Order: sequence, then C-alpha cells, then structure tokens
Amino acid sequence: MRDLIKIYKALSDESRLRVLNLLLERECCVCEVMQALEISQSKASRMLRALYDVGFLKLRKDGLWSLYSFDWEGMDAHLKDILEANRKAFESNEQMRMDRERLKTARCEDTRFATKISRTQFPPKTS
Amino acid sequence: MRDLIKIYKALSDESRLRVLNLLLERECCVCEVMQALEISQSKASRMLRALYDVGFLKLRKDGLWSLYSFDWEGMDAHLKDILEANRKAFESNEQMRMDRERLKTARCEDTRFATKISRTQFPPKTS
DNA sequence: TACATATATGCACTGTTATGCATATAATAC
DNA sequence: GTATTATATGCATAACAGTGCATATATGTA
Repeated sequence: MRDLIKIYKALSDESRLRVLNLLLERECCVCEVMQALEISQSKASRMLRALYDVGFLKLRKDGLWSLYSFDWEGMDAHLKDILEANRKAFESNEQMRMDRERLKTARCEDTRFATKISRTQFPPKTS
Repeated sequence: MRDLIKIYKALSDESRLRVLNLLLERECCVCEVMQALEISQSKASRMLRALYDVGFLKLRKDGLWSLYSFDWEGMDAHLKDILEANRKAFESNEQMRMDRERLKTARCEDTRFATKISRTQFPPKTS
C-alpha cells in the first residue's frame, strides 16, 4: 500500500519516465543518462536512485561507474506490468525517441581513460 | 506522455487509492465516500473530481447527488490494467477492507428526504 | 603520497500539491 | 418567493517534491 504509493510517485515525473525509457534500451551509467537526457549530474544520479529505491532497478559497480539496469528477476509482477504498459507509450513519443537516439552516442565526457583501459570497462556496455 | 504523468500523479495519493477501492465495490455519491473514508466533504469531492479528470470515472447526476463510478467503456486499456493490478493489493489491505465495510452502512447524514422519496433516488444504489 | 574522475548527497530555494474553512452553485421542498 | 441539502470551488496555508550548487565519498592513476 505504502509501497504502491511510492511506486506511483516515482512514475509521476517526466524525467524519471525518460530514464526508464533509456534503460529499456540497455544498462546505463549515470553520465550516459546525464548526457542523453541533457540534465545535470546530480539530477541524473537522483533519478536513478529513486527508481532503484522503489525496486525497478539494480545497481552494479564497476570501477568508478555505477551501472543501473532493470532488475527483471527481483521485480514483482505488478512493476513488470506497469513497465510493459509504458513501453508502448514511450515508443510513439518524440521526446523519448530523441533520448534513445542521443543515448547511442553518449560517452563519458573525459576520454582520457578510454584510450588506456579496455572497452569492457569504458564506456560501460550492456550487461 | 503528459497524460501518463497525470495518471500516475492521481494514483500517488493514499486517499485517492482508497476512493478507487470503494468504487470497485459500486457507484458512490460524494457523501458516501466522505463517510466511508471519514474525510471532509470538500476533500471527498476533490478526490473524485481528480480521478474523473484523468479518465477513471464517469459522473451521473441524479437530483442533488453526483454519482461517480468507473467508466469501464470509456477507459483506455492501460488504465484498466493498472486498476486490475491494484485490485489485488487492495483486497489484502486492512485499511481498504475497513473502508469497504463502512461503505456498506454509509448513508447521507440527513434522512429527511429518505422517508419521502424513493429508494432509487436515496440513498444512491449501484449503477 | 597527491591528483583526477564518477557518483552521491547536504543545503537552500522554488514550485507544486493537499487540505480546511468559508462560501458559491444547483436542485429540491414548501 | 425562502429554506434546505449535496456538491463544487476560491483562498490561505502548510507540507512536500524537484533541482542547482557546492562538496563529500570512493575509486583509480601516476
């Protein structure tokens, strides 16, 4: 009950829905979300945390990166149903489409490490 | 998209979920909701209006009464799915159970008309 | 060790939402 | 017409949520 309300609150925000839309594509780190949605770092971090807190996402740490993705195994049936219902709405939405497009080229700003460590670490790839 | 957010906002409130729970039982007038949930008249009116505005409910006027009920025909599939998912959560919830129980005996305070006009007008019955 | 980077978070501010009270509106009774 | 009743709503206020900025934390580099 209290949980139900928390879930709906988490979904009552455009930015958070946009984050869900991105993660339906693939696992993302905070800075990818920040770039794809063109929002601040702190905002991206908080949105992901909020979705994590209500049970949509799982978190995997890899070096400096926090990699968030859908927790399909741990998620209860109700959440899955909600996501599936949203997916359709997302696909036909222009804003969401552009976000997915930007995600394809999102890379962490500083490429200093990129040339030194393996692609499996940077940029983060699909789980 | 904007609609989606409005829907989730409408669901992000305990009182509004409690109203939905009542209406899953039967059509209700404002004063029945007010009594069953033990909330103020203005609050009951506003909750119903909010749920009406996002497309869950339809409104039927009968004399002095505003009778709200689910608009199953006009409601889109997504809303139906959400309601169905909620129904289960409501059934096992103690608060919701008590609300449904109180609804059974909810009657408009003043019984002055009740003795004069037909039961089909007062108290409001199921649609 | 010092420095750099990605992420998380405390604080302040702002905008939104919820709600009680009083009052307006609409239907009905007399 | 006036009075009564159910419902709706304007206003004030209090609680809450969203967000930028600065800073803390954790990890990795050299």
